[in-house]
Amino acid sequence: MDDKAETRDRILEAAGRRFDHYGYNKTTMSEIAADLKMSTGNLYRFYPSKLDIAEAFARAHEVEEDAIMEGIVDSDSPAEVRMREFHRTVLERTFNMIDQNKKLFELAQAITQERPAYSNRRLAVERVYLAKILKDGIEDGTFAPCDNLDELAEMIQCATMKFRFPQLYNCFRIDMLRRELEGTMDLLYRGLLKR
Amino acid sequence: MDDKAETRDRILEAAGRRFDHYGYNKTTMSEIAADLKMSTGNLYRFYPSKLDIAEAFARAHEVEEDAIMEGIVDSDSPAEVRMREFHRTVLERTFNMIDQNKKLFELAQAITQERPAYSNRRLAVERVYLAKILKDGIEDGTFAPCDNLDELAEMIQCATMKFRFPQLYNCFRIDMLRRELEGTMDLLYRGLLKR
DNA sequence: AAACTGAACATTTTGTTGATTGTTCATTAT
DNA sequence: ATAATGAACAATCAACAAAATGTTCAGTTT
Repeated sequence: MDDKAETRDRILEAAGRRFDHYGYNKTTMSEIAADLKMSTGNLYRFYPSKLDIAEAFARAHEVEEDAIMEGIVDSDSPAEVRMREFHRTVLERTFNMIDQNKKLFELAQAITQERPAYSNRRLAVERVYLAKILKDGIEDGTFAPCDNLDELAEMIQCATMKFRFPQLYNCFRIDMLRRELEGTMDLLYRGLLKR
Repeated sequence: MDDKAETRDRILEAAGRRFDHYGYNKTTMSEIAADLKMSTGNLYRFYPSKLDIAEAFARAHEVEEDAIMEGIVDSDSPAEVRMREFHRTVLERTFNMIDQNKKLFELAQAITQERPAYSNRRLAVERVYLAKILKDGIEDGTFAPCDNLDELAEMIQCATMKFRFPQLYNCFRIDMLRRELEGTMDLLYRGLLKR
């Protein structure tokens, strides 16, 4: 049983190296198998499909991402600052990830295309972090009270969607995106209505 | 001279019919020419390229769209209501346009891909309408004062981007989008900070 | 001279074929 | 019995040829 888990890890490592260097599509099951000196067929005893290896690979990266997000959420800055920092970090990380390593973008696209449930779950996780910051801010009187934290977090996600997948909009200039994010956050904080 | 303008219109009509029925890519210059009983070469005396015909076609539709937007902006509802109505209308129109006539989506994509400046100009026009509503709302005391109307309009556009091109996000359920738009507008109005 | 044509050209798209790839499973090794 | 193999199968991809398309222009018509 523990042996199995170890082999799964080794497969993930080998596949990950290939995904990084050559991209998802250009990586073949037989190459992964060859790297591990095993047969293609044997891979399927550990993962039901190539896409599942990709998903497991993404999941392994999640741990790191979650740690970063958790670091921001649990830091001792005021909620107002943490909320901004959260969105800044998401923007910078996704932008850089895609900009400097087009190979990983390919993998991300394959997963979102073929496994939409996965992306939705990821967004749901983010919402938990957002809700945590919101809760803190409401308790210390920074944010206005609210009877449905999760819905509020959802709407914040809607309003910042542009900064989560900027490349979808032919938006490739990080400096413009930074300015727009700051402005959008200002607006979200302040609100349109007169006080 | 007036003759020329008339021929340009006839070309637009013929091309438009084909774009509607068969889509941009499946429409050929020789078909448009044949419909008008003229040669392919002659088309180029009136439009420099096929893409320019598509752009002119889109521009013809703009008139109708502008009229609708202007109708909302100039209506006598309170600014608060007009702002919401504006975004609702944009969402419903783009969603339906794409949903019921996939052919026009193809055309829209070709234009945004090959003529990014065109889309930016279109967004700029929308911003003018948004700024108008904002100005009214600020003057009558509904919206908070603001020293840069255009920038504020730009940020509102950022925050509502998701509802302008929902299909980019694998978002095909209009009922969910409606709910999210209402929630996002609520958030934009109210703001996060405690009053 | 101005309006128009349609053949010519370069570029894209389409169709087709053979090779490659993901996946399965009967068989072998341990 | 369990673990692993690699040949076999169907689906996908890649590469090339053929066809179609956008665009131009020398030449014709008006």
